[in-house]
Amino acid sequence: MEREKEILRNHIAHHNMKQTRQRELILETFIKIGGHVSAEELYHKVIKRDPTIGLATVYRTLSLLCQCGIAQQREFGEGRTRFEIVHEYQHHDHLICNKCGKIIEFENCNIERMQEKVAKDNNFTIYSHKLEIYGLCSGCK
Amino acid sequence: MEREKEILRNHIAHHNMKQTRQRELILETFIKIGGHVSAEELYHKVIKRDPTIGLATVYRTLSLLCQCGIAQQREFGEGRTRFEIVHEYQHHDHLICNKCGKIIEFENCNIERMQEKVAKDNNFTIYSHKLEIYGLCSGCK
DNA sequence: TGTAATGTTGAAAACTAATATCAAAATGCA
DNA sequence: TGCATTTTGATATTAGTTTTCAACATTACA
Repeated sequence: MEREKEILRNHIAHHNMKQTRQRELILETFIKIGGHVSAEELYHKVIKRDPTIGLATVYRTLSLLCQCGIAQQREFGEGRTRFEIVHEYQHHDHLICNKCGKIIEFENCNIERMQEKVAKDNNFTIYSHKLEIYGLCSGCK
Repeated sequence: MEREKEILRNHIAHHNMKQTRQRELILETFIKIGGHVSAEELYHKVIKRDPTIGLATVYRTLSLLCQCGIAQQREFGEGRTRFEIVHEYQHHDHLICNKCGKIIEFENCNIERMQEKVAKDNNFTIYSHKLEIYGLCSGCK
């Protein structure tokens, strides 16, 4: 949490923006919730702590968090955007159940290594990636 | 193209649907264009050949093509859905340039094999997957 | 510490992609 | 051909997201 607050403070200082109560609260709440959260969901958690905060500010702050690399957008084909924390060292991907919608996270360095090879072959520099595997989870077979 | 027409005809026959001029034209145009097309883009190509066709029908037909496995939805974070042809044997993934938006397709069986291992470890059955690598292409470095 | 300049906010309006509605038209079976 | 049923195009509607704008908060500086 402290790392993310630091990143945000830094980003704000270097882009003549202003530190606000709202931004801090939204960041805190976003990190506390964890997982894959939509703007609407985050908004509902946020207004429990401060009912005066508007939905637009949640959208704006999420966009800001993406800009400074704290959060990342994801779309799982539901017609709405979800956001999740970007962790410093580890990267994870997703198994998504088509039946119950469950999302299982996994890590696999071999896949990452293979991606780097593909990128090199194409003279491409990787910033980030998203891998989603769709199918049936153990409970839904 | 013939393979896809056959699949569609088959699907229609088995779901007491009706073969129509519009569906045939939209499928033809979709395949001719190739690549990653949005409903709006496809619509504009389609009305060049038949100006009476409505946007809603394009949406409906794309949805139908996804149902019978001819097309697949993809979201590249632009806030709109894109559609692409599903090829019979090969599967490809994407390198997406953050700067110029260029999309490079690639295939890599090793990554696919690695995914199968992950799925097995999680007792998960794969139906499909999407891998997108974001960064800078050779021309934008 | 007060003040001015500038950035940020909340509420509401606007926008956009996608879906639903519905009467008219097309399809295909008998 | 006649008829039940599906499909269509135009339009309205929905839902997520972004924009607008006046009021407000923050920061730098005197």
